[in-house]
Amino acid sequence: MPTNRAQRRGRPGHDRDDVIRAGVQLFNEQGYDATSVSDLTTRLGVTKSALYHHVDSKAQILQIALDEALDGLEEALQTALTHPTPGERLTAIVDGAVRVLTARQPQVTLLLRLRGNSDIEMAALERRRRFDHTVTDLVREAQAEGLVRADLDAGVATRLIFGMINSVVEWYRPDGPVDPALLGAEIRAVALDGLRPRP
Amino acid sequence: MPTNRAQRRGRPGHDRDDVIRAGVQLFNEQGYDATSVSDLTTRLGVTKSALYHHVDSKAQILQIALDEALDGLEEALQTALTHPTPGERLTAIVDGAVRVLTARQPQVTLLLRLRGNSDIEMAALERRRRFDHTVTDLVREAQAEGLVRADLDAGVATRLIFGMINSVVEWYRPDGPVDPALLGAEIRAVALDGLRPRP
DNA sequence: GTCTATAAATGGATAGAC
DNA sequence: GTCTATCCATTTATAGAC
Repeated sequence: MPTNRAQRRGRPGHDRDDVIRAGVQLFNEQGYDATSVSDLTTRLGVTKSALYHHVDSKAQILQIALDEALDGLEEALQTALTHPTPGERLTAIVDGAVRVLTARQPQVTLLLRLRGNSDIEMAALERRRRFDHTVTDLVREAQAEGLVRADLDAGVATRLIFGMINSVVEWYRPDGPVDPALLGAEIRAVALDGLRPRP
Repeated sequence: MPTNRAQRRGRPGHDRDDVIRAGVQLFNEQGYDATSVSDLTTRLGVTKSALYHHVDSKAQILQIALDEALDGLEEALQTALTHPTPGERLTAIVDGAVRVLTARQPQVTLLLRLRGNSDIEMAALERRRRFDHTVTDLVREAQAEGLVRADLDAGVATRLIFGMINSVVEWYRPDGPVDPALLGAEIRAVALDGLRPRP
């Protein structure tokens, strides 16, 4: 098959996935707005015309990446919701979010940095708000069961725990020393029991 | 005195502080790179020439704001270091960081979103790295005393707790319902003891 | 799948008058 | 302190050839 990746080497011969991947990586290094199409063509070693043969626009690259991030998070949330008890649902969404965030780190990073500067960004932020809202419901439910401190506002508690979770995109590297599965367990432990050793 | 703010009303009559304040606010709404000088002049209701009478460049506005953020954080760190015990030093820097972050929210927000796209950004990131490094030392010290779980890498623990703290800039509003002093205590409690109710 | 060439708009910044 | 007018580099994107 000539579609084989190894056989394509010699002169570029990029496909759409190459462009998306390189674009997302560059957006994360420099920021979406600070990255020009020229920056991207330079990194890929092609001209603008070649790039526009694969994608419709710079914004489309962002759109595709954001969809991958949101699809992953929403899927993790749906799975978490199938668990029978509030405690299981809460731990499932914490684990699930960390898993998606490490598995699709570049795409989720873009999502978390959005400012709503275009229709695409605003639509993605709206999907994210719905996700956050449902997670807040899970936290509130866990509070009612006495699994989470009830003296904290559910919204604040959710923001704090997801602040911790989401910050992982800023330093986690797939090829680094931190095991993503272990990290999920550690975050769950710190979120529920804190940094202080249990007596 | 004609320098009085109320008496300046009528036609714009801005000063440098007005420009900085509006610039930082706009940078936070849209992102630094996505904000054009024209966006800023539109918000202020003046022309570009008027704006450039007050500041040398768009980058200078960023520079001034970043210095305010970093000065505040470094000051809080120095104060924390004067405390006699590791436990006090750790709680002091957590409280201090939350205090600076709520008091200078716009400036710190800019700092936390930097990508290192210019010399100014890289210099600020270097100062921030030094801050993070010293805080990690405080966490390591607290681990040695048994005040913080020793099974966690000090760097990971620091990143998780500051992930929680720093995420506050994304939703805290000075005129909102959350009291900044209370928030500091709550974050300290959640960071040390977790979300689960203590037995 | 990639190229050269170019369009059309917007970017940051300045000159010089009032 | 603000204006009009302008410079020039860079931006996203396209036309049409190979």
